[in-house]
Amino acid sequence: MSEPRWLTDQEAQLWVPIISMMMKVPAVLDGQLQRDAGMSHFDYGILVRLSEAPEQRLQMSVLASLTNGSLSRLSHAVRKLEERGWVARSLNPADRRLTEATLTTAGRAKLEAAAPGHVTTARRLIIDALSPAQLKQLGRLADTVVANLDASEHSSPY
Amino acid sequence: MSEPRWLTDQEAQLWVPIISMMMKVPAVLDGQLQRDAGMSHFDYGILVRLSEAPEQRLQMSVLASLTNGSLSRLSHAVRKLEERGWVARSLNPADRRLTEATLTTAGRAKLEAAAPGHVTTARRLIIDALSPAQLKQLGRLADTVVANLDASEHSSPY
DNA sequence: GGCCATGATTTGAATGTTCAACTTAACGCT
DNA sequence: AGCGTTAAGTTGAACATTCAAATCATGGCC
Repeated sequence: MSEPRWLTDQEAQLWVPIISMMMKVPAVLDGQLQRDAGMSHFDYGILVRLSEAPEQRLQMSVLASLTNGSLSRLSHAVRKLEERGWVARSLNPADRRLTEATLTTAGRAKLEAAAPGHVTTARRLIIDALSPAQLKQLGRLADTVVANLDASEHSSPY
Repeated sequence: MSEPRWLTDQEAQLWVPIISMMMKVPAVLDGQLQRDAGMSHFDYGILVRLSEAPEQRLQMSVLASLTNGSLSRLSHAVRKLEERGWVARSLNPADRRLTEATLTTAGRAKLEAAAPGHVTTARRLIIDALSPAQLKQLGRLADTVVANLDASEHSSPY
């Protein structure tokens, strides 16, 4: 890699808070859930996605992409959640390569217990920290960034 | 915690990409640096901050807050960087409780070698993925979020 | 000056994450 | 049917991160 297009002063000044936000917000969300519910933000995301799925059941690789994690990370995390009785795993009988995770009754109860604290933190950090218009802006910008990221992962211009 | 103010549908729909962005972007930056330079994004941040400091030297706790990490995390990371010869640590003679980290010549060289790939990735993920106006918007929103976060950490409304 | 509280940093153990290797199952080809 | 290929998921080992406890220096107070 030879000389890239370096950041302008202005770009560099914008970059710093953007990265700070991306490092700090997840850290705070993690801390709150860890303290108050004994689970990570990633674990919480797993439970949420399962709770929203038809029959509270999702295939591991689908769940991995919904939670923005690697399959390996998910597999380890789900094993722990299973040990705690919040999730169960079973093989799909039609194609026994596929593993499906389901939310147990205890898992749903745990999620419902953890949700209020998480929502409160989400409001405090972001949602209520911005005006409705700003929140919409941030959401749209995030959409753009995520879409571009997914696109550029596989068809990168190099 | 009783019933909080739940997210509206619209808020929930905005929340998802916001969190996805915050989980994915650092993961990609980490991956690129790990592959191409054998260091984490956090390590890279340490080297950058040191390189910008007067005399390339910063006190550990100052460096910790500049890099958005805990002192413990920083201490472990700097030990590894020191083992690799990119950073050196010394006690401040005036107050020997304070440790100062400096960038070595080898560390500066390593940073200069890693920078082009990182900048290219930063452009691809965010900076060139948005229009200049959008980038400015995102930077300002991030500023607001980070400022609010710092403020609400210590004087939370509960 | 000795003592105690405080602050900065480090350390070690427990826990979480990544990476590459392994297992298992289905599919297509002959 | 047998074989090789591909895909899904798991596993173990290496590495990173967190958390609480330990270390060590300073400053204030008697």
